[in-house]
Amino acid sequence: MSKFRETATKSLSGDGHDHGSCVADALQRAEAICAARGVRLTKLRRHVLELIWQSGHAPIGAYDLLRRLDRDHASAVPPTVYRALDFLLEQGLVHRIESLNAFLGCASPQEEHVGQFLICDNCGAAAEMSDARIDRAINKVAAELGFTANGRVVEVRGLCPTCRAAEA
Amino acid sequence: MSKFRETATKSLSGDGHDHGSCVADALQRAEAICAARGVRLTKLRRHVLELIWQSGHAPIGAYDLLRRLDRDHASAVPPTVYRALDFLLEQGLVHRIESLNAFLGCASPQEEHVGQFLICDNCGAAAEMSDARIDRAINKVAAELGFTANGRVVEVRGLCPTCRAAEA
DNA sequence: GCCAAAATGTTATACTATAACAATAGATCG
DNA sequence: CGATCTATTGTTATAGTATAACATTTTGGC
Repeated sequence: MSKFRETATKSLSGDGHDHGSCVADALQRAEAICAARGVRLTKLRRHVLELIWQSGHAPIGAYDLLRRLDRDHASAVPPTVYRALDFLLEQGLVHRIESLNAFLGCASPQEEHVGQFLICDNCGAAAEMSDARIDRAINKVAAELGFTANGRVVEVRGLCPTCRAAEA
Repeated sequence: MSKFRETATKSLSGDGHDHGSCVADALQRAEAICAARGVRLTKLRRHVLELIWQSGHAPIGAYDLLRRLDRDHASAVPPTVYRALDFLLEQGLVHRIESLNAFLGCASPQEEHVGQFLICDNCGAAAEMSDARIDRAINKVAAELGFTANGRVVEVRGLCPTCRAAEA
């Protein structure tokens, strides 16, 4: 398996990894984290998180989530999904991809972090990184300019190894 | 003047730089670039670019632009402003700030580049950088993962030196 | 002047997100 | 247990961002 996939996008079509257990693992981790923090991963929130993971490592939009949620949650409307997303974002269980207006399950929700993302323009999969060199470079430049950095958005668009190979 | 301002946001309120000439310079550069490329900086496009620069180095949204455009362009509707923005983006005369859904005049439109931005959450000003260390760090990591990077979004949120000082 | 291409006008609609208030379900404490 | 307080969810309405599709006008080259 390529390093790209291993790092973050185990779910590309044809990839053959067991995405079912991948989703199940993510949900189980979320349960444990919420229990430890004394916050409530309600049925609704859990369902939204599940749908995000079922998207297969590709960021998914709020209204796509809404359409899928509708199937067994008749009363779902935009605030329904946005409130669940707010909770999941607060708890660090999902990330928001700014350049796509879409959401992605967090690969390592245990540790506080801001994600850095590689997003394949062909297959839509996103790989989450947390590379110290990038953060260091950004912090250094900001500091040189006297800027106090709080949050950062790092989203790299391009082609994942699989799609690159397929194009050649 | 702080390095932050010198680099990119000469327009913060109270900053005292002559923003009028700053706008005029930007428009003149744009004229020259478009002439050299044989593309047309029409009255409408020029007007939108002017409004962007008049925003004072703070990214401005398409609908804010629309409201200002209305004043002397009665028929302005969303496609009016979005088409002008498409042109300006294509020509590299403005940047889109993904995390704000807003647009910012490009500080150095002569050279092809993807911007990196420091955005002050307090005053709204944005500083454009083009730091090779950040690009190198990103390219290195992407390459290690076999990912072919095309575009990148780097947007750092925080406090500019002036606002930081004012808070203390 | 005529033509083709580029730009703008116009109408409609899709997509993304939040405000505000009502109803319900869960936790807590007596 | 039951009252009560708070968190969560329901519900309606609306704000904000962006594009599709087709008509008309303007521009530049011949």
